Amino acid sequence: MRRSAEETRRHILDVAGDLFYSRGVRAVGMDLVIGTAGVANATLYRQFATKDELVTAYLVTRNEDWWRRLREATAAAPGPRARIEALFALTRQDMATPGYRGCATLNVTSEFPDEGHPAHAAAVAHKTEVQTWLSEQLREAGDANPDDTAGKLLVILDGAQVLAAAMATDTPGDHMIQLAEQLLDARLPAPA
Amino acid sequence: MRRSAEETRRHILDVAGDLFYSRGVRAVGMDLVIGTAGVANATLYRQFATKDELVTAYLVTRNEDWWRRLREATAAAPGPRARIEALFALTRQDMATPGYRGCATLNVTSEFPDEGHPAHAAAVAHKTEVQTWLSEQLREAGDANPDDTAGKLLVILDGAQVLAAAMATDTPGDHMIQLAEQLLDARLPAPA
DNA sequence: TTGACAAGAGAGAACGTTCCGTCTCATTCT
DNA sequence: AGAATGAGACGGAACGTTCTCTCTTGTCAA
Repeated sequence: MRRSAEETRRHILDVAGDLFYSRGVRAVGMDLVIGTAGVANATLYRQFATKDELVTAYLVTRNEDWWRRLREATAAAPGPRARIEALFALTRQDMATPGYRGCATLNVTSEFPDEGHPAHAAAVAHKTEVQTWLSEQLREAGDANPDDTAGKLLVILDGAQVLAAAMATDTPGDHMIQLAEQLLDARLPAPA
Repeated sequence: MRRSAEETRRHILDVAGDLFYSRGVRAVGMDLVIGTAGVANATLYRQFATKDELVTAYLVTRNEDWWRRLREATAAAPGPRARIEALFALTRQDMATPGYRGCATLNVTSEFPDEGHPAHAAAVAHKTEVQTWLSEQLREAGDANPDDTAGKLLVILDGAQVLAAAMATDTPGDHMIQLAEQLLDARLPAPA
């Protein structure tokens, strides 16, 4: 079968992403990616010069996908609080999906603690963007201290994800929703 | 220099533990452990038959140490709520330590997602024990639904740890303390 | 007190495997 | 014709692990 270069790249990225996410990046060798993708060795290396590059691309595209999914999930939300709630609902839904292994971004920071690693940098950048997004929504919703609340929401969000992945349960998801709602109630003024 | 077998074992475990924790388990090879410990190859393998065994021993002893530290930190606590607060204070303190890399247990579950792996099992067991401990304290403190509160406290605790490690900040520590206090205030009856 | 002995430590070679990455070459599609 | 692909050999390094061999040390019988 013949694919365009772009299709090939995307296909490899999909396959590699699934493997990296489910088994862990370091546990997956390039040979496995190549074999699973059904692609020639040289084909992969033409698209991604090194494994680090592939890993970074995996995280970046995954985060892009996540933003797209968030945009869709928040499209119908009437206001900032509803958008935040949509984010949590989306995460809650992910956690109930079989094969859930937590936040890919956090897993990468755990596997690549070296701050100089490009994948680590991409992970940190993503988390920062999410926090900024939360803070903006909170400000718009009338929070007097949006940065503080955003940080706390992120603690709740990530804590539930890690726990759900580690314990293979989704009860942390329920706890997450309740904690977030409680925090929003305490911080946000009642809608007019 | 000559050491007893027990001393050697402990020494290897200390060295391996530092390396595993700071760089990640999979990123550290046995040669590095052997070299850093200044020990002969055969000496290590006489104490730990495989790397998996070493990793599992690392996690188990680390968790034992953690319980010991918790016991010390809670020794002077006048009641169950103070004991819980001591746990959070201890974690808060760890997070401010240079070289902090998050919860070793969670890092292991992230690096070894395979549920059959003994280190993974040890990690899950530890998290379960902590949750049970929290639940017991809460029940003693008069919480009407201690399991639920314990689950939420764990979400807060682990979320802050992961975030602090990923972002190399300790502000999640402050958020953690505040969230925990707020939750305890809401759940626990005022002391008589 | 001496001396033999077992246990364990040290040094390091070597094994087979896996890893990442390079390369060649025939084939296939446009 | 030309560019990209599949198949796969290949190299060098790192991996986990086994092995041999020497040397030190503590123990215990003679």
